[in-house]
Amino acid sequence: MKNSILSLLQATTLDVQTVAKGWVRHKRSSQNVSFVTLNDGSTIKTLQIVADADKFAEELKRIHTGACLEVHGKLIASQGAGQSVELVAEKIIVLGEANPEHYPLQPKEHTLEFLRENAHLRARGNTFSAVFRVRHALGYAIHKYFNDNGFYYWHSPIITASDAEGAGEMFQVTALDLKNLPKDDKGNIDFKQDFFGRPTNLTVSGQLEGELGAMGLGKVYTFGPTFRAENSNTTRHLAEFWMIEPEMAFYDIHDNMDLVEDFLRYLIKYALDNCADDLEFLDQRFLKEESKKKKEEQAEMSLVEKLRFVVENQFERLTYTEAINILLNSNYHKKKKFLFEVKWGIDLQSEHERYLVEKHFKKPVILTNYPKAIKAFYMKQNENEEAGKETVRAMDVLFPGIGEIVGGSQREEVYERLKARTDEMHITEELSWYLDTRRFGTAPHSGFGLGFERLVLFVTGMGNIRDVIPFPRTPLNASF
RNA sequence: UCCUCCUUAGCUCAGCAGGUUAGAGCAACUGACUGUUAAUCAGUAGGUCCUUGGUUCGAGCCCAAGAGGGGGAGCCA
Repeated sequence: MKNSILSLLQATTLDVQTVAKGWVRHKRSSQNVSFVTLNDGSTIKTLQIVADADKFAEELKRIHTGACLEVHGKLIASQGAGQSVELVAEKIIVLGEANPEHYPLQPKEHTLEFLRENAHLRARGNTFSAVFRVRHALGYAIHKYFNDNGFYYWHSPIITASDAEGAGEMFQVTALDLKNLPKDDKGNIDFKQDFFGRPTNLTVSGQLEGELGAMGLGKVYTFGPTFRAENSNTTRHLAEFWMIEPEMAFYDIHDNMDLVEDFLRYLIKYALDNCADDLEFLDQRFLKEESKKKKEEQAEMSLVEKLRFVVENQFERLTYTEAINILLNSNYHKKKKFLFEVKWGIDLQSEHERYLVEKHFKKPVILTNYPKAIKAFYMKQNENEEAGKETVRAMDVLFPGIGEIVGGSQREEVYERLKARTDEMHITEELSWYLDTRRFGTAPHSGFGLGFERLVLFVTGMGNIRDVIPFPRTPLNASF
């Protein structure tokens, strides 16, 4: 009774009674017999049900794409081409009809935009079920990798009173009655009367709390939802996304790079080894999408080829300064094809990153040692540098087609130096608990943040981040 | 938030220079067909042409504002 369609399709003993349950993908009828393909999410493949037209006349009238069936019958070697086994129905129970007058999905290709507007039903299609199976596999592989490598799963808070990290606009969390806000003597909102007695927000990063974990447990990682209230409308931003943030005591920036590279290659290999059917399907979809593009914009490799390439080749590692020099010496720069000026000190624009990754190196790139001025306060400062050219041990991993997939750094562990930065930003008091890690038993340490959906985007070859999370949250969109 | 493109049947799209009954494929429905593979064939039904206002004798088409969506940019993961 617990047969999945995956297990039925792999069955070695045939001509036995069995039961299959699933949703109808398609029905084809001829005079004497109807064929119904059934899918239950256990695989991208479908099981063909063979139903006698007279015997199941009533049931067949109620069976349309999207209906849910329980079919009892005999599993036999298929008489037709296209599948190895099929189920000859002896009893069909229609568990749920899907009235075709109202059910939006049809046995045809829909646009991703249409499916996005029907996100409550899109797990029932090939593309999205494949994407979500791969998403699951990657999520599992993340836990497996860290567990196998001595990391502890560390839960940083979702609700936080800290807004010091500066990672982006925050969603406020309050239990106050917004129609009747309490005010203090000065007429400001009196947060002392709020649930936590102070203003609170949804987390934009678990990093600072992750560091606290690393300073006792050694190696930890967080993997949880993260929230940014930015008005971002792009194919690679979400207001609610999942982030993986490992934090390791005694790791310097080079250990950090070794880890992130090994980690990413492991995850991609895991997907190749465990999601072959889904990736093959997604690859066909990917190639179809690519063929619509102009010749010069088409990808040079198929999806699976691209994934294998990343697994088999080392990432390119270089410093920010080296990257700037490559950009300055490029034909793109000489022909003035860059919209934004290239010079030491700028924050690299998308076009610059894309040039480095997609045109120059044609592989993933790890950039390090960014100018201090454009990076976060907690990053470790390099020693003995020319004034005005100070750099920090930051590390960004850039992927083709995705851009920044990982941002990380070695952390500043010297109390005086870190405090100098928090003083500049007037956050020393607020972050006293964070600074305490440097006051008591400080240690060199490093970490990074991986955007989970960006990884899923890369592995599945999808083009829009809204299509790799079941229920995307973006500006003006919180349906379902 | 900025730039740009788009919105016509349940879905994907066409619609000639603004001209009278707005089309196709798929889906649905009816029927035909020796087990099909996005089956095939014949027929039927299905539309506030995103909304509002304007120009015009006349608007799916032109103009303006608004709404929704795509792509690019910024912010970043």
